[in-house]
Amino acid sequence: MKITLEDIIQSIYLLPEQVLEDVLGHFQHLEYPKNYFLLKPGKPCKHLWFMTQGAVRYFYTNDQGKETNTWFSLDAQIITDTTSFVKQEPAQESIQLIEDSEMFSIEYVGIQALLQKHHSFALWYIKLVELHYISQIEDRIADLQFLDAKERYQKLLNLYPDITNRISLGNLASYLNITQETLSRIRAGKV
Amino acid sequence: MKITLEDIIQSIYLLPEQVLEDVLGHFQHLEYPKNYFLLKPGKPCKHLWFMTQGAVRYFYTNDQGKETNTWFSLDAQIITDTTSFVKQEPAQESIQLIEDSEMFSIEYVGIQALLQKHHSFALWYIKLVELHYISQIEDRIADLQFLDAKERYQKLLNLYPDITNRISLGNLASYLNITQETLSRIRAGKV
DNA sequence: ATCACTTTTTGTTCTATATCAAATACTTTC
DNA sequence: GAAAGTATTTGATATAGAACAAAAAGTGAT
Repeated sequence: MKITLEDIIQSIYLLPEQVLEDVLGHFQHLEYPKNYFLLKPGKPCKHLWFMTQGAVRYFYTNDQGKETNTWFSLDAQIITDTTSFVKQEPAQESIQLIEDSEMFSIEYVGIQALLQKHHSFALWYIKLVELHYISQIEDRIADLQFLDAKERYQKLLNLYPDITNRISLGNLASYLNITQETLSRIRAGKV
Repeated sequence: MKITLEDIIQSIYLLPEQVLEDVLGHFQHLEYPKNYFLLKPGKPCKHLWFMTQGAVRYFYTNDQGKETNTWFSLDAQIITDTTSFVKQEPAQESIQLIEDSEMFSIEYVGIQALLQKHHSFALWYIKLVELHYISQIEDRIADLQFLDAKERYQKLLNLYPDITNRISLGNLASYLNITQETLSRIRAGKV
């Protein structure tokens, strides 16, 4: 049985019934196809997406047009460009679907209104930020700083055992910050 | 003129006079000497520190006892081990002063009480988290992923021009994720 | 001023991973 | 099911930075 928006919201921090209703009213239900861009560089990220099913990649494009993935989210995940979203500054990265995906979106202005209106929503948002942004992000730094390419790959496999069926070698390599040739050799056990 | 605690607090998000007073009452004024440990691994990080003057380093110690710096904060900065603080789980890293420092601390339980009590404090805390944790952290990831050792060093120099007088070569190298020999060569322009 | 200690620099060799090039395998599409 | 396109693997060479070792420069303490 697929996870519902209400489940996701209440699992973060329990909201009073009438606040929950107000919150749910700010969400929009969306289905997007593979390769759709949720965000392109240069525009502020106006949304927070709650994905219920699907897969996305986050990536930067450098001056030579080379893309580097910085993150993947699979299935039930919260998606946004945090830096751009919280400051409402132009994004530097892109967010693109790599599978047909189903999600619920809420706008920045909606969040701001709810924060001012409901004390409990502010507490909910704090939990969201603490649990979903921060922990994830600090882990990522430790990985980049302490693990070599092979260890980063193995850790990713532990986290998402089926990731190799869902994300191409090139996209994975880019996330691991290695070339796809090197990842191919790691997989073949030649490293 | 040195920055006051009240200045720091009000610069994050303006609080009503009477809430501000309640908040200020939860802070403790502290002075610690160089080399003092604010946090050691294994204990939950119970405090958030507002440093007004001084310098600290964050570091991990691996199984062989080798230390790797993950962050520096100089002068007016907010200090905590975010992951350990928000989850109140045992810390994995250490936080140590590298200069005599002056700070104000507030406890986790104090923050929780204030969050429940004052809607405006919850909004203040959201701004704190958004501006001070997230942006900083995401920048750090991009640096590790996209810049080489020399570029990371130059970026750090831009951010803290006097850092070489305040932080030793070994500590800097460890933060830049290179050996001190390599940093020495970078400085000498041999790389 | 001298001895001990710490920090920084220099030299040499080694290794993980990049880069460039080509071959193979896998997917679509007509 | 053959041709075209895309993804993956394999091979050869180059390079940034690590590791180890030792010299040189700083910094105290007595």
